[in-house]
Amino acid sequence: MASKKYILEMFPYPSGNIHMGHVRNYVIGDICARYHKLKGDEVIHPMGWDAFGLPAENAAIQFKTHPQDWTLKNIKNMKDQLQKLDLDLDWDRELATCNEDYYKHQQELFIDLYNAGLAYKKDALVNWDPVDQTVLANEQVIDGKGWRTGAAVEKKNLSQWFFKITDYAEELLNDLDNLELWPEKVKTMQKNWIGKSIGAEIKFKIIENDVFLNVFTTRPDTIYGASFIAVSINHPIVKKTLDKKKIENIKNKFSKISHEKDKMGVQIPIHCKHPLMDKKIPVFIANFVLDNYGEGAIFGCPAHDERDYEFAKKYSLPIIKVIECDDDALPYSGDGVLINSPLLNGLNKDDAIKEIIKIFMKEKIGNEKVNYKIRDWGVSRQRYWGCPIPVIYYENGDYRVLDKEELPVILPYDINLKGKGNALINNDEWRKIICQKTNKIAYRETDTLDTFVDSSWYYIRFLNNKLTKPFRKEDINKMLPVDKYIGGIEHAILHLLYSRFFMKALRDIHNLKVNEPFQQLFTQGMITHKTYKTKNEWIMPKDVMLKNGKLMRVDTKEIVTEGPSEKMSKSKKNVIEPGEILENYGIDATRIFMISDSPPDRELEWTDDGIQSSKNLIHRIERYFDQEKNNTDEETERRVERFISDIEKNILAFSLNKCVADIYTLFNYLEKNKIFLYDNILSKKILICLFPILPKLSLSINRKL
RNA sequence: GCGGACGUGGCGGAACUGGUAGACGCGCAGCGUUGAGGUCGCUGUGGGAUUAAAUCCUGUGGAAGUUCGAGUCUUCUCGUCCGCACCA
Repeated sequence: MASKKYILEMFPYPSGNIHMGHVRNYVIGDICARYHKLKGDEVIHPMGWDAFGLPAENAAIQFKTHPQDWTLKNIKNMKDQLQKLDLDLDWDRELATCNEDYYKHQQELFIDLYNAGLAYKKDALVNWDPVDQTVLANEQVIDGKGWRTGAAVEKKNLSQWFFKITDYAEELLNDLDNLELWPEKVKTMQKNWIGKSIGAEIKFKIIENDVFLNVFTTRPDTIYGASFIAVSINHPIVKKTLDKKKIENIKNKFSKISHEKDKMGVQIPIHCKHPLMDKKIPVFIANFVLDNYGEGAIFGCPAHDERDYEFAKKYSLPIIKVIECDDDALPYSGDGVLINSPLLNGLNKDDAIKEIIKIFMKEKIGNEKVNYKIRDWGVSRQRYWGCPIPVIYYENGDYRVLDKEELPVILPYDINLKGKGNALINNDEWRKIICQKTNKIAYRETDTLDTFVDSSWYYIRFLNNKLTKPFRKEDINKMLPVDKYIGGIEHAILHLLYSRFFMKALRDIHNLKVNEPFQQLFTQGMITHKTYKTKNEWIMPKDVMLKNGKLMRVDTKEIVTEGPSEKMSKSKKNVIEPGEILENYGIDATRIFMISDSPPDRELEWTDDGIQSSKNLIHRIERYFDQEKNNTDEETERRVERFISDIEKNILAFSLNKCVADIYTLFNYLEKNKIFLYDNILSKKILICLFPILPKLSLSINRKL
């Protein structure tokens, strides 16, 4: 039964050269695609280039070239390299995100999102990468550091464009359950990132000025144990209460804390009224309250929360037990019977939560609330080499999102990249325009879109890369979702979450029938290699030789120590160049080694023995088909039939290492029993099975027979 | 701390719904071909007992359980890797 199969590997960033990770990725996908083509399926197997992004700008400055020239040259080079891998790709679908013919459609999608209320501009405290001189999305900040530069991220208040991914938080979370062919690990990571929690929002009245302070909690049942309120240093109430200098002082104090988890707080001169009791509660600025979660404010219940407990101990605040437990069990955050809580006494935790929310609603002091960790996706980047955002600003500060008829906004080629920051700001020739609608002077938006926007819909553009609009509805409904998407796990949150959001947003805007972009996700493992080091530096494996049982450096004869197998990386120099391997071992051996040894989703250790034995297998198969034909028997037929079904089963299950074992098993049997098939019909069957894995070998033998 | 994955020879890894554990490969050992090496061919290779064969014992991190039967199922426990982490 023929059907459509959309096989996709994550498209590469054109950094200059293909590396072994690409080779593994694309060989896995290629085997899949070739298999389905053999089965008569309508296969889409495209390739393109994730071509915008900062490395091009940095390289342009370093090598005195232009980001576009550098990128296009790299694309050409890498395309040559890819074509040497015998990949069956639909090159007529090729696209590069830096081409006008791609990004102009993206500008249209931006307008769609804007019109649907899913793109908006706001002042926000954003993550600023001081090295790359640009804003980063929350997803791009890892351990407080920029994902590319590793530089400590600063907080900056800037006016920025956002995509309203939070509108889809619930659906993005729920639909994970339907993605049965995604790795559990990736789904869990997305689940955690979305971070849904159910609780209550409570309004605390500030006694001094009759304003209300909103607080989010998952434990409203412990409200009678509240003995302080704590807010983040960036909470609006702080600005209203303290002057700038004092705020700066506190910020400084907080930043000087030695242990990250130590608690520190400063009481401010306001108090809240307890919503259910006649009680004054002090308000603190506390270092452990996050400004980007919930309301940026909490009520502290020291008896039943570890952090609140620690804080209360340090500042001698009352610890009021409201859930029955031993005193030495404090802080106790488990379930139990409510005490010291007039309206809740005797209830357990869950019932108390339900009851107290009812009371809050009745008294109009709070309500049930679902809170998500995920924030809206900040897409503005203060960089030149990206998709221009189709927006103009008037001299009075107003802005207008352009109409589709006014597109494209073309990124200017002439640019001076020498200064710091975004070069577009200084390019008045491009920036300053006369607004077609108002005839007023206007300035173009100089921020460009995050490159993750580019990669959020490229799988859609592949369906028809020549269309004068971004896509055709029928194509999407017919060809999406992608059946098998293969790539590295490093995109578990970023790219894969953004793409899911994009698909859903476009579905709602254009009334599409597709909910998810990628039906099956397969995350391939890294390639590792032993590391080698002389006294002072890492050296490449090819510069190491073994002499008298000792490892030494080929040119200087220095003693070399061998380290454990680690992910191939330029810094540790434990890389193997695909070009050299292809030259020395050939495409067939390279392909088969990529899938030998380890299952494709696990690490693959590169070894010289491994690639050599792959080469030996290729020679062995060639030699086998040189032998003169003799008689076969039924057992041989059975063996070949089993081989066929095993290969099919294992390709479909991505158990490609088992395919290699199947090949060995078959040839072991044939050679051991001296059964030579030559041009027997069974040979054809075997060669067809070998074709997806070893296309070149299979074809060349077939020609000979 | 929370969550996920996993634990099988010297190594990478097989074992479909419980049914001969270790397929297949690497490595290693012996022999042969070649004779500089690599390639190539044959044999052996979980551990232990036995001169050897036959044979026996033991064996999937550990402990207990279900079962005629457990690498596989259940409970507990130990360990490794990964992700998130002051998330109220």
